[in-house]
Amino acid sequence: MRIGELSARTDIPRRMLRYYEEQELIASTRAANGYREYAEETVERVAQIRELLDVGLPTRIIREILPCLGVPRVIRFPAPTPEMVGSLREELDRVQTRIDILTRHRDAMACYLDSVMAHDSGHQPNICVQ
Amino acid sequence: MRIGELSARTDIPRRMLRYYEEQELIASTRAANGYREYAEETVERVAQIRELLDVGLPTRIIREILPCLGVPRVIRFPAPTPEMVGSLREELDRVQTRIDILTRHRDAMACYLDSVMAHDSGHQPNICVQ
DNA sequence: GTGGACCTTCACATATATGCGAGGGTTCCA
DNA sequence: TGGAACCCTCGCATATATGTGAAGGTCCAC
Repeated sequence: MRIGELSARTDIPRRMLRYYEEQELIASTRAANGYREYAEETVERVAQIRELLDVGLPTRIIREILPCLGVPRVIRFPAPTPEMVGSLREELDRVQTRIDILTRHRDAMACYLDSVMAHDSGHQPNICVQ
Repeated sequence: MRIGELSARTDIPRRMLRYYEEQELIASTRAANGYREYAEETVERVAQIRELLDVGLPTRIIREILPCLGVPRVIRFPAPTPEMVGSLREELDRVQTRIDILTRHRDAMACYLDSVMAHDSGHQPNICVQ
């Protein structure tokens, strides 16, 4: 499919699709007239990229972890080198750290809300220790 | 304490501390000579801000959720209005969504690594479906 | 009283993810 | 054959979180 269709199906501006390609997050072939041609899977891949960007990961990291988040959603074996495995493991660690920190702060927010509710209903406020 | 000490203790450049203040993430009083004066708790507060920034939250959101992540790490009741509670609940939802997405991708990465390991040791590769 | 270490504000520079539009080629249909 | 709807590249503009430095005030120790 061409860029217009991909844009319509993913709801991502053409400008951004070209940017993702420049960042090597997606690939395209070129038709004789120079138009980009995308494979069907690209739709799902773009959705994954959006999720990861929305969650705060920079393209640099997305580029690194995308190859193992295969599309369709079944993993492949592109003969990973030990370096790839190592750096993937590091990214996994960083993602885990992100999750831990977000979880900690989420718990604090939830506890705060609980306390506010308890307070409203006349109970003693909880003391939340993170 | 003054900005130099705060910078040394938090390992955040002075430039950034002034920026956080401009973004209303931290506060300071001014000495007679115009120098910023920080309270002791600011050290911990800056650490929280760093965590949240590192995790990908923008200052806009941090400003919103910081008040309920009290320093010291025990919550306070600054008489929250219903609007504050509502928008905090929304932020909590967004943080939860972030956690969910990151968790899903973490699992995919971990599964991929598992499969690579199994492959190395001569087993059949796992099929990971997200 | 002078130098160095600290502080102030201000302004400009960078990277990243975006938006916007110009200038121009291609395809297709009426 | 002409216009609409595509596509291309290129460049400039924005916001956010940063880095860097200039021009200048303050304070203290020698």
